[in-house]
Amino acid sequence: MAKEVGTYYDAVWALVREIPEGRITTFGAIADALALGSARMVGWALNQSSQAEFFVPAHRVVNRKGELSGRLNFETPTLMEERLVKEGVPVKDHVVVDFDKYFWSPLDLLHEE
DNA sequence: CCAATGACGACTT
DNA sequence: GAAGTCGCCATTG
Repeated sequence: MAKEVGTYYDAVWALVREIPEGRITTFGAIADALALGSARMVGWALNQSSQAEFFVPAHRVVNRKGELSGRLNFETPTLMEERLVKEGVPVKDHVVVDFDKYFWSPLDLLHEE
């Protein structure tokens, strides 16, 4: 059961959890904000997010193109897209519409201070 | 221990 | 501007 996960995963989960509803961010933005590892590590962390004790809105994290790259990794391949649409983020062909418009940067948290 | 892969991204041709 | 190549860092074979 090894709940003891790396601090890196925990940081990613915490950050993703801070993503406002109806907003999305990218792997690169998270990796850049954490200044750790790389975009691939973020994806890996989200993949392990299923073992997180709290809910991680991983569906709000997409790649640089706005594609729902990890939709196949969810419980169901359509869960990610349905959740985004449900929260007000239009998705077309597994790609977020107006991606740049709904994009939310984790650095924005620091900006609020 | 070496090789391949992965929810990616930026650079080069 | 599209396609190809390399880099990132960790997990798995």
